[in-house]
Amino acid sequence: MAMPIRRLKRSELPRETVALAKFLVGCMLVHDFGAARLAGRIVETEAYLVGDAASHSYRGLTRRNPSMFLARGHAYVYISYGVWPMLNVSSNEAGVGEAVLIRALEPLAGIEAMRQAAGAERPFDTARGPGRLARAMRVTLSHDGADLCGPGPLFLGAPLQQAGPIVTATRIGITKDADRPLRFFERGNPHVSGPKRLISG
DNA sequence: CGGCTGATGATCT
DNA sequence: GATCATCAGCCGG
Repeated sequence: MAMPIRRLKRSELPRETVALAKFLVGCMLVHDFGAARLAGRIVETEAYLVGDAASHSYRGLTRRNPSMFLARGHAYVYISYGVWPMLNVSSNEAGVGEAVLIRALEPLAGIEAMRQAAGAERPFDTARGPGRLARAMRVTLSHDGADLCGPGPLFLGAPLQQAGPIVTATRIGITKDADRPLRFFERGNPHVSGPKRLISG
């Protein structure tokens, strides 16, 4: 029953940020949390780049963002609106402040535990949007800087099922550089976040 | 269903 | 003091 999930090696991750953001759609995010395994298939990501006014790294290194400058495959976790943890995967080379925000998952293991942790009533809402996703996966600020390609409990896994067509769209919830096509999601997947008019494509 | 609003507190200027 | 990479709840059609 417990489906084996192979850990992704750093060498398997594309070096370029947009390529990584697309690559991660279809990959697994896994958190072995106590006796339980929480896992889901990544269905939506966003890229945050150098020279991108919407990125936390736009003004360089600050107290909260050093994890954005780690080599690709590390967690950058910060608190949004004082409440919600946001999980990103650092990208590019060490010293370059770029990252991929994980915005939505299709839960595949520990589904009910994830739904309860997220406080979601409807199953499709469990990991729909980055705030609920982090709650569902029990990701907290303590994971900031963790190596998602290492031996730890929180890691990236190889796809179990190949991703369908990837739609490119604009990012959600930002005002600066809002028109750049840096959001990626699996077409038609009901776990993708955002208003319906933004998920057809 | 879509659109709007208030809560919320860490971070940055 | 301003700014949020959000969300739940409420309202109208």
